[in-house]
Amino acid sequence: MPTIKDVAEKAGVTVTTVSRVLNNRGYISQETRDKVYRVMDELQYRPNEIARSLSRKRSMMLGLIIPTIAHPFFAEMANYIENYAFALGYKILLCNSRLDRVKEKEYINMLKSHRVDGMIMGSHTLDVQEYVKLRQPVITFDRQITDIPYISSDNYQGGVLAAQLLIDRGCRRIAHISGNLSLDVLGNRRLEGFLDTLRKHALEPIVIELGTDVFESSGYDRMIRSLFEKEPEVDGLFASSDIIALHVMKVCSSLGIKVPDRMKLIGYDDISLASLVEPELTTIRQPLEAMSRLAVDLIDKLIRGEKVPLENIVPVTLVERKTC
Amino acid sequence: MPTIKDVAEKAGVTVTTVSRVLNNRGYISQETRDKVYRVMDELQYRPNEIARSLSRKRSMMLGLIIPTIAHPFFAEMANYIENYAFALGYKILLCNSRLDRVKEKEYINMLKSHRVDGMIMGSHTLDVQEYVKLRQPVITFDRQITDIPYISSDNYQGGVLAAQLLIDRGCRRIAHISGNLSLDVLGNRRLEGFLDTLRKHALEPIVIELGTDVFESSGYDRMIRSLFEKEPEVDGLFASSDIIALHVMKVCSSLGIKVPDRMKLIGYDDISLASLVEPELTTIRQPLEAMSRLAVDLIDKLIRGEKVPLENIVPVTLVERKTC
DNA sequence: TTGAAAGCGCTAACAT
DNA sequence: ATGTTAGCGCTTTCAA
Repeated sequence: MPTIKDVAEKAGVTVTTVSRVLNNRGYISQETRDKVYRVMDELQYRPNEIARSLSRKRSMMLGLIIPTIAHPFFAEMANYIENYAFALGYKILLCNSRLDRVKEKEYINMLKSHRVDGMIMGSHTLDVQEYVKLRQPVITFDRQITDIPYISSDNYQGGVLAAQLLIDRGCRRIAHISGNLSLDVLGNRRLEGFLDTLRKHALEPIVIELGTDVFESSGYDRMIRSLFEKEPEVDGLFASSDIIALHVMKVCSSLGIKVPDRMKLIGYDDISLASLVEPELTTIRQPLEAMSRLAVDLIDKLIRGEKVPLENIVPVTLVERKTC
Repeated sequence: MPTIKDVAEKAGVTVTTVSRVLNNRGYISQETRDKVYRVMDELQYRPNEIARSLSRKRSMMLGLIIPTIAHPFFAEMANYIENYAFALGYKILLCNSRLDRVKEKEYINMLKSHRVDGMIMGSHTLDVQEYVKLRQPVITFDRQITDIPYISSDNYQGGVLAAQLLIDRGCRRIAHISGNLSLDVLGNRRLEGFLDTLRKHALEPIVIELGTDVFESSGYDRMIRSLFEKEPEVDGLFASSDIIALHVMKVCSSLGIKVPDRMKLIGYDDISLASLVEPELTTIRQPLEAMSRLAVDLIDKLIRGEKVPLENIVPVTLVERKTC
């Protein structure tokens, strides 16, 4: 591959000049500029971004750490993030932590070694301290860590909305199924909002928590099934993600429990699947696109040394479809 | 961040020595090795991978270009690819082309500028020639381009299996819905296998092709609906992806067409959703994990200058579930 | 067993 | 308006 030097020689100028036209900096006569451009595409020259990064101390890369891109929620999020990042000139380094502490740590180190300009964290299995000592532009999703800016949907309100709808629909025996509560600290607030609201109506829900192993979905179905076996009266259920809700639908169907006739169901997220399945899923919508754009915006500002709010909570909305 | 120089000074050696212990190359006394290691973690030193890449002329990065990570098929694929790549020490640069020629081209250029060691292409909107002139390690999915190694499921056989099952189930009025045939060149062979098999039984299917705009799924539903309105007799359908099959299920449900009672349905891919929806989807399974591993293996070999087969066709299997 | 020095491809003062 | 030169942080020959 040709280097800046090759271009310079062939154009009869120095590398400085070539660098100048490359970066549009300083004064260059139209004449040399044209010549340099001409040579550049004669040679099919592409500036070596690695060398640029080294000398500029800026890689234009962002690390994205998530549990797994195979999960539709993160896949959609990554899609939006990649899009906005690209628009700002950033590239995305994809990291699937699998919610494994070791891998997450390794990834963080790897990203540091690669001198990414910033990191967007959607996976948090480590101790808070580990993130704090990063001392570089970082933002998180759904996790509050001292002075690291975070983005989160209004989880509490999401819980409230779900509870209200279930109550409005006349449910009396209500359940909540959550992911791993110890990992999803802010996500817990969904449960709080849900509980507070139900209790105002003197209702106490059954709460079950799915294991850590998000990747072992057969375990999901077993736990859900046993919920319905132990508590056949359940007539309303709030799942902490749409994917969990889909599992519930499947178990219900195999148990002959009609949704929404015999049981009302509400999910969380509003991934695109929610409106693709039958019956279409009623859910609490996180504005994923806006959140993703915000993530990129925040990290970009952080990188440029601007101040950003610590707390970035975006509103959720109830999307009423067919399961509740 | 400390540099190799800082480590060298603090350890009382030269950068050469530090570099040696870093790379485990050449002779170093156990004593200095220990000292260097000690200093390294006192200083929390992390070698700058950008500098390394520049001098080694090897970035340990792979570019992954796909239409969109938001599509479950590509999301699952990316997940596997990232996993295997990580195991071999490669990092993944994520690129969503959106099947946009301009963006795809830009991405290719960007990846070249970043001197990725290799690229895995799951999106192909450009002319064959563009890929050929890349002259660097590249492999593709489902597209045959002169001497670029490609990976593909046995599409023809997939079509055969689907046709056979539909025939076995007694379907007489059969349809096929495909994605964009002009873009998915090898994927077309699904249709060929399907057609050949049906014709042996004197059956001629209705074939409809969904538009280019994979991202406008409301268009999907409209086209599918009009198929059923025009051809109410259809009693068997082969969709060229599970996602399309899900759209079909949705339309059927809204039209009161019971699947599989009144219409048999077969998908393609076997993404994890296929067994999560109700009724569970009968589908032709691509061994996605194996294909992804193969992709990383091939690209790694190419990078290391080894020869690899041009044609890498992996077998598909029929997964009989509830829709056929 | 260790060091000196050149080089990877580019940027950015500082000159001219 | 253009050139000289010294880095950026690392690897790697060549010497010692």
